[in-house]
Amino acid sequence: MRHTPVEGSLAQPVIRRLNALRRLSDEGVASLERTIREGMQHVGTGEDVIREGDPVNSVRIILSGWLCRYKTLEDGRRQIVNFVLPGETCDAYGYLLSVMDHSIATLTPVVYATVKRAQFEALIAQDRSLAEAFWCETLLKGAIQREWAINLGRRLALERVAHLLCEIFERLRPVGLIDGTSCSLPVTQTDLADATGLSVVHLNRTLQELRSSGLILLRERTLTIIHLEALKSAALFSPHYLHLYRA
Amino acid sequence: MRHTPVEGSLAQPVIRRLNALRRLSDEGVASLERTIREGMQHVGTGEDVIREGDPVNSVRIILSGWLCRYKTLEDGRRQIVNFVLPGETCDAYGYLLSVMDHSIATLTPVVYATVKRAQFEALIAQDRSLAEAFWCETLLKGAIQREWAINLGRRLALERVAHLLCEIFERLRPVGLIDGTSCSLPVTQTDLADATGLSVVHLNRTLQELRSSGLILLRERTLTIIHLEALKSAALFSPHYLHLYRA
DNA sequence: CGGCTGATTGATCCCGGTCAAATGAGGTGG
DNA sequence: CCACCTCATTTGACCGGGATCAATCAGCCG
Repeated sequence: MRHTPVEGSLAQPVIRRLNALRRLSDEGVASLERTIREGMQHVGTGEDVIREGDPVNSVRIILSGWLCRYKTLEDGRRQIVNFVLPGETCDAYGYLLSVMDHSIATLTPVVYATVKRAQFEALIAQDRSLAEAFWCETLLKGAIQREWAINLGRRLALERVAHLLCEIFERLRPVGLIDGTSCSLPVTQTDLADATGLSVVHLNRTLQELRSSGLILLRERTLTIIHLEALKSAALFSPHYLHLYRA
Repeated sequence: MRHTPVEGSLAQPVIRRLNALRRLSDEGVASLERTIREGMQHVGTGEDVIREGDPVNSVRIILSGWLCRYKTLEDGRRQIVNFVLPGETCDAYGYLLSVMDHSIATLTPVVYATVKRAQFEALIAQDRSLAEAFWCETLLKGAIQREWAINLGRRLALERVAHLLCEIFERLRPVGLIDGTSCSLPVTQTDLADATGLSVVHLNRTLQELRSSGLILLRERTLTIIHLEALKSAALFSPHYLHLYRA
């Protein structure tokens, strides 16, 4: 018995995600689980967990629930620059830059572990596989961010939305959060619009187009991808940037 | 006498940029200069220095010249996802992800230093300030990438172009590459269009608008910002994301 | 001088934005 | 159980920012 089942299952997404990037040592996994168990927190929907300009003194490891990173312009225009999914971190190593340059808000109730900077540094100092896995996760975020640039800059509305759905699906896969051809998509259409740089109205029409062409189902916050290959092809999606296959 | 003047001046942008992120130790600076001196390379304009899918086995440190990171869609649409300016690296630590998820091309003749992975790891193992400075540089790139997302997703053409110009100006400042109110802008309008997600035609008209409203001059690859504050305000530019001031 | 690349202009079109209103789906309190 | 409120989704009508297509112009080089 390493720990109680409940806590073990909560740490699973993190371990699976990091393991997909770097093979973790058993000791690394154990101390990670221990650290997570000590810093568990809950937040409700629609809360900022951290805001642009805030100092960064800790790392958050998301155990369940969705968040988004966003920036707003003075006049209220908002862009979601990325989602934060279960098993991902809010800025491992982010303290190196001292200050947040964007905000992070919950889109659902969220369970996460807070790890103070000193604690985190001790954790990674003691296990190289953990340190590298967290770095890989940080680099992966950068790769995803670049893909978002081409999504926002060069894809048409239908391609954009399709691409976002493909990406989410493939990001949820390694953490075991897809169920056959379905996954949870616990966000409003306003959120999807802000993530794709579209207006809500047009996003809604685009979703309807995807539905009526038989590519997806989307009801009650559940996304079903009826024909994944067709959706990927409509999105001009190619998964290499997700670096899913460990070298 | 630490080294010859010529080589010393070439390494200056790198040292200035890293120093702006983390105070470098004297030994760190010395070994960085030594490493750079050993790996100098030259490339002409319009060459890919590395392509999507290529394995990553080394780090490139740009000493002079401009490059761009870009991705293309199957049908030829291209998005420049970022520029690489003098003093920046092509993916310090990039080898952790093994494979490039985008391509990097020169926009001008470029002088850079190649540092093999083992060499780079030795360099940072031996000096913590260097290791952290390179990590900060990597995180900073992520911050810039996020700002590009809001630029592409939520700003109008005029704001977008103005914002890009502000950003370039402020990124060149800490490496000493601005001269009063001017800096070099050695790229074609096609490049600027691909960076802002606009068509060349519309980019051209947008530049004319910026010129005719007296905000900028742009002739012979030299950008002069006539009224920086007005340009920033037209761009809704706020510089925090560049993390210019060391904590 | 011809050929090439990049900048500029003009005319037209359409993708996606904006505005406004209707519909639906919880949630709450009387 | 229903009236009411709020928030999300959907629909319709119209508009406009920026794309597209097609020339023309300006340097530059061999």
